[in-house]
Amino acid sequence: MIEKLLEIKIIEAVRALYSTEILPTQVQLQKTRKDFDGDYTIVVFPFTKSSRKSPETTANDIGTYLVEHMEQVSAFNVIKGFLNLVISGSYWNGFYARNFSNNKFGFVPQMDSNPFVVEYSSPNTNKPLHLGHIRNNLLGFSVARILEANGHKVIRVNLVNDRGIHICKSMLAWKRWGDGETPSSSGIKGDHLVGKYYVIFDQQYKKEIEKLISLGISKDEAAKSAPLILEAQEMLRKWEANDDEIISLWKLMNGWVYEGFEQTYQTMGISFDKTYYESKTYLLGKSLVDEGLQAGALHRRADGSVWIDLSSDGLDEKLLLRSDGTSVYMTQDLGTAQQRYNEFTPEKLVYVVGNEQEYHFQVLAKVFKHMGKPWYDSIFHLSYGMVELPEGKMKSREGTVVDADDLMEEMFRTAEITTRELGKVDDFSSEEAVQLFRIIGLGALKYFILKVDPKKNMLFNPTESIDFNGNTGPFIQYTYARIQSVLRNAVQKDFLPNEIGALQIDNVELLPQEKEVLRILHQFPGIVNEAGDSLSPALIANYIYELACEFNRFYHDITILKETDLVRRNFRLGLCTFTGNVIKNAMWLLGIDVPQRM
RNA sequence: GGCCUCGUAGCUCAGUGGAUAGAGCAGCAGCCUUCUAAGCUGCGGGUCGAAGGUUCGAGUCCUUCCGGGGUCACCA
Repeated sequence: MIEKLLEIKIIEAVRALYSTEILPTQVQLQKTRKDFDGDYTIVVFPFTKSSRKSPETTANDIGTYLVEHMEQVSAFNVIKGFLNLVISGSYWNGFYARNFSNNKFGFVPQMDSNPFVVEYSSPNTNKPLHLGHIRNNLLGFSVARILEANGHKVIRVNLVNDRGIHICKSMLAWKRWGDGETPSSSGIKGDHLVGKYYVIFDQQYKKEIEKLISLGISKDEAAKSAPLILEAQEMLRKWEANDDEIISLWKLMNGWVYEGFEQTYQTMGISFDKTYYESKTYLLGKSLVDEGLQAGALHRRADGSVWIDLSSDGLDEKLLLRSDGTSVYMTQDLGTAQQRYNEFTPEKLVYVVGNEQEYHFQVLAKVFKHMGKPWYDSIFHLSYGMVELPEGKMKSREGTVVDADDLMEEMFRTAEITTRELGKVDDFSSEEAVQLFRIIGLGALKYFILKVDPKKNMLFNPTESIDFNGNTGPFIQYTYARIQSVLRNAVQKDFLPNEIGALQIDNVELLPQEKEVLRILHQFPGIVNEAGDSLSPALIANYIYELACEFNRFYHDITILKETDLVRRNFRLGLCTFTGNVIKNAMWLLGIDVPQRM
């Protein structure tokens, strides 16, 4: 890595010139901005204390030293306190020759270490997936790939919330008003069908509440005493008591939902290595609670409920077991975390969960800390922002939820219309065309969501959010397709790939457009690394956009196939291969496919 | 109310304490006889929410204030 080498040499220069030791963190190395000459820029202000000279003189001293002591640095210039270094042509040539055809460029081989367990999706089985889940799924899946590209082993896990009062609500409504309706009898996708009855429950429940209020009962009281909610609670008790009839209804309806989910995941192009079900894990936390009680980390109140006092960590007291002995959400998560730890001894337990649960995960880690589990700090909450609609937060009861299946279908339709309008698929078979619409539609959606910093809330306007021009997935896919087209034409003209591979670019002065593309390609490994450290697909997305922009400029300004100088022509073809590889791999990190033609 | 978080162009978003704050969309004006025009080039558009402070240097760090969001359940 040239950056690392520069850092070492700069420290060495300061030592030699001013007899001062500086730390690597004091070396501020950055890419030279476009409007100046050079490849890397060093900010010399921090060194002026050592040199006791003006920034300009200091920069000149160090620049001279580097040119003399590093073959890779061929020249420098100084503007104000900035030392711009020019990296030699032979370095760039070498970099190009070594990597242009390496289709693993930027990816670290898998290391032999403990895995990262990444949990994402975590749906409830009472309603279909929506826009919020889409962000969650895309983030989790992409982060998993980014970690793998950094050499980590990754286990992708899903934790399905398949039990609880909300599930019983759907079951009850179906039992009462469903008239035996099934996915096959109605043609409704299983998760949507169950979701339909969840909504029906809510409507009927509201009616009952209103009726009770009109009889003079208070709102709170009405909500608690409506017959439907009482019946749902009774159903939950029966479920916990393993009542045959309830269990088989539960199995039937959940089965429909899983089929529906599977279809959605498949369309979205995401998958898991392992799926956990809360119905199987919800009791796991209880033995941990016993353990904690015995160790004195937890305490039991007079009513039988169990609590942990986290005031020493600046948090509150937190309930871990209800007075009736049943477990709460936190208890379950304690259990599943311990289970995963036992199963995988992970390097990190990553939870892709919305930022509304930040407090929950702080507590989760602290509880383990208090219970003397040294691995508590391997719990990492990848907290992402909410997806908001123009009218505000999505509310399922108000019908403002953007459904995942609907949205993807809409994307495919839009992709088809746009693509047909542009006449892009006139010579495609209908299968090829459908395939392309899906690639483009999903590419647009995924890129739109992943390019935003995960931490931040984002706004999604269904009618105008997704464009196919500018900083979008299709723009990048288009750039890739153009590259493939050039390469196909090259083969057709007998500009053979092995000929491309054999030639290098020694003694050829690069054009600015060529150099700029090469420079951006050079950054890719560093970007992958940074994205891995910060678990941020957005860094990858922004990088690809920059690369695609620069390549399009090159493509527009400079001829490739008509270049008569063989060395130049082959170098440009190699640059196409190189850029194509990086775009494809970077898009793969986002879980986005690229088409050969579009 | 306590704690957390966000506030950058009309809109959506970038911007490891460094140079003149950038993209896309929207608007306007150009570029297809040429490797795919889902592209390229140019123009206009900013009190980086406000005020202080730290620093050679602040959109970025600290304090206060204003505004939005989240959270503080024997819900998940």
